[in-house]
Amino acid sequence: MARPREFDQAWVLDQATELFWTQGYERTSIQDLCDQLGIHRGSLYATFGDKHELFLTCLDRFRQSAQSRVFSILEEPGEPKELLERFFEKSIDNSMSNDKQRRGCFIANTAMGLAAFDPRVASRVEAYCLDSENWFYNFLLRAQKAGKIKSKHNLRELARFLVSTKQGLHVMAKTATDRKTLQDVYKVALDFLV
Amino acid sequence: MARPREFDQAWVLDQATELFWTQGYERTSIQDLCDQLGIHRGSLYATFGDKHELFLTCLDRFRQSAQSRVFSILEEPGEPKELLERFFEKSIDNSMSNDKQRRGCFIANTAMGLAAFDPRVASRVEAYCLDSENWFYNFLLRAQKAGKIKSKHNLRELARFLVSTKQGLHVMAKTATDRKTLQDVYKVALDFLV
DNA sequence: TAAATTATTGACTAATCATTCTTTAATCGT
DNA sequence: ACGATTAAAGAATGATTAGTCAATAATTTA
Repeated sequence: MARPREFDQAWVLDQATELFWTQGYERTSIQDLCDQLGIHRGSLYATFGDKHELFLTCLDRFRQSAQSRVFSILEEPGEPKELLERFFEKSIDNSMSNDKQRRGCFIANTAMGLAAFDPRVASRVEAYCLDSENWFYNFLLRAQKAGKIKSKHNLRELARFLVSTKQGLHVMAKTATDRKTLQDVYKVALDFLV
Repeated sequence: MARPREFDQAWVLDQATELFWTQGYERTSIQDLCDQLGIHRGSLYATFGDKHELFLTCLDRFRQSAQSRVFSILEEPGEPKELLERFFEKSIDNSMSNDKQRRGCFIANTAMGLAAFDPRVASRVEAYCLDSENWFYNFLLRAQKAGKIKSKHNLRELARFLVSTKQGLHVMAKTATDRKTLQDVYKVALDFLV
């Protein structure tokens, strides 16, 4: 044993995620990270490897924690339709959060950016999307057992449709000026579905 | 009059758009552009201003030409449902075009990237999205007159829903490995709608 | 207390970036 | 053919980038 680390690793990773989320990978410099994280370049490299490795670590952490924070709404008790409404409202909140500028969705941003050029990032994003699909699938399974599904499509197709609806909202959240435009989208989707 | 320009300005802009589309704004260096365009840095700056101005010019050109090339499908004769299917298939083709790597949609990529940090880009993307909404709206109007709309939502809401579906597909096209995943999405959406 | 171990720090490197500027070349009207 | 005009080309600039490294500081164990 020797000198202990002076910063909280978890907190630092959260801050880094925050930066990568709002600014994107390429726009975030090592200097930006050091400023926001309050640690020295050397410490950053010693602890997390290079910028790319740090980003992957952030992605993995995000997948474990932040994702379930939104999707767990679908496991609460209540009418399926109402749960989905609350889910999308929360998703829009996340995307448009007002103190920071519209940051969208960390995963969707990454999918449209780095993932196209980096297979290691791409496979993580793909896994993340499959997670989403499965969250929706299990939700639909419960809803179907309760007899609340209008559509006659199989649940796998419906789950993918919901994934796409969520991603579509994240794109629109980047430029749409009013929230109602986004609400229109999910309301149409839900009326069809449940 | 004096020495004439040695390159075709329209062709050069197409090439630049191609690069910005596949690589994104930040990943495309002036050197990349010079190589692909076959012109010198000096000529590029003299003709198009700086990198940012060149990008705006590409965006504007794209809005005029490429957009209508896809959306004009919706104006052809035929059953609304079949037209929308062809529209989305073409849209997926564009997004997954195989010779280049998956480049997605130029506008959606830009919306998720530069637009968040650049108001001039953002307003262009927003205008482009409104164009899309209106293409869909006019299409839905014709379909409704032909009595082909199942949904009781108003057409503006349905148009926004279709915009979101298209954007969602572009996000998924970046990581989804098989085309069927994407087809599932639009088939569900269309069965609901028309 | 001393040695070993590890974190922190500041200075440094080499590459790449967008952009400018001066020189050279080509083509037009006269 | 000549002068005016404008394009093309090469070289260079200054800023910023990711990443390295040797020196220093702090802590634990023995």
